[in-house]
Amino acid sequence: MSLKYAVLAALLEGEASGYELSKVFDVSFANFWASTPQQLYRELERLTRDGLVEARVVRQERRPDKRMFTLTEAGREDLRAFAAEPPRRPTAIRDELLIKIQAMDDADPEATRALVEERMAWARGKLARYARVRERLLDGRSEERYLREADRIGPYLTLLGGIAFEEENLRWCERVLAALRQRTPRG
Amino acid sequence: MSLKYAVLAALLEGEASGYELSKVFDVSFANFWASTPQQLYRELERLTRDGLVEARVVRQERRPDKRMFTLTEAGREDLRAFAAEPPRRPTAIRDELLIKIQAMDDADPEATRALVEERMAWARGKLARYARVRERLLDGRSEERYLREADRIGPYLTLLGGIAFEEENLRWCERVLAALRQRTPRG
DNA sequence: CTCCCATAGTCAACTAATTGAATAGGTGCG
DNA sequence: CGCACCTATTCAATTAGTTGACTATGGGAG
Repeated sequence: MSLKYAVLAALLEGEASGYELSKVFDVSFANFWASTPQQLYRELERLTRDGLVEARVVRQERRPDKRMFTLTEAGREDLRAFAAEPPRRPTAIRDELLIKIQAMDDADPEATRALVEERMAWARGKLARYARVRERLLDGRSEERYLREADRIGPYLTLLGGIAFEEENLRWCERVLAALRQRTPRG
Repeated sequence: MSLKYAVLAALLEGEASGYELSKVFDVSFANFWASTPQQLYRELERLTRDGLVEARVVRQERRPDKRMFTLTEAGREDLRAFAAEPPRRPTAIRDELLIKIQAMDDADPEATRALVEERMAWARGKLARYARVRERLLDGRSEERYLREADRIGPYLTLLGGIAFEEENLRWCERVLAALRQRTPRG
């Protein structure tokens, strides 16, 4: 699967530990490739075995040891080849809330409303985190300047995708709430 | 997993064969729960065994026999309970193109451009199919009237979500193309 | 007349993902 | 002082998902 390439792409930003990668996959990468720490550690194992990344153990004073991973030239090459060919599989989404919305009836509109509100809170939290990541990337520069001058614009573009996605999500939630209100004007 | 509930939700629309379900999961459901025909057939097997759906064999003249599946009362009840509780797992997205964008460098902007164009064509195709599904659902009524009067509005709301998602996708692609153009003005 | 596509599935082998717990020191809060 | 949370992983068991081929029949294109 392409978790492999997602990990390699994350390591383009520089050396990282499994733990750090799991943070990245929880924030910016979450938006296009979901995965758990366990998956990452397994994948890193495999990538090391295949010579696409290199690990070095860093001994720490007040914390557990960690392994820091770096891309090898072979890993960089493999990723480059991947990035140039068309996707093999179409975008897959798994969103439980949408199943619930699909299945809802007029029996319990309050429950549905609560679920949608929860999603909105979650989306707002994500947008706040994305905003921080964006500030860090831009580092004072304007977007226009960044896109012209930055070394690599990929991370910024995927971040914009994440932001747009969550904003759209929020707008959709508003519409759902409006539709629910129309049905049960006195809830 | 909730493929189970996705299938039950699909059967709320009425009796269907595995084959028909696989069509539904290729168009409207694709937008929030991806799955292949093989998965569906296995899931239907399981649901039948657990008494949540019922199957009847329909013999056909000029086609292979098929099994038509219906929700049982137990299945309906199970789905109802599912629809009222909060999602267990966060939304998961798997989008290879975004990995490629994340990883892209300035070495081959033409390749990236081609991938984005491909995605746009795909999104436009999806929007066209969604528009047809929408027409069929509305069946001449205005959206407002539909949302007030229709028996179940869930399928319409998830469809709106799919449409909004693809439109946003298209806008994002435009932005990516613009950024690429800025970097290589004479491509 | 042949080949491909649509219908309507099934089977087997494999790979990937999820769940839940375990390890182990440090830090912060009341 | 105890509990929860952060760092930083690892393990085992189970479940889910993917890939590719196989069975059948009919219809339409060339």
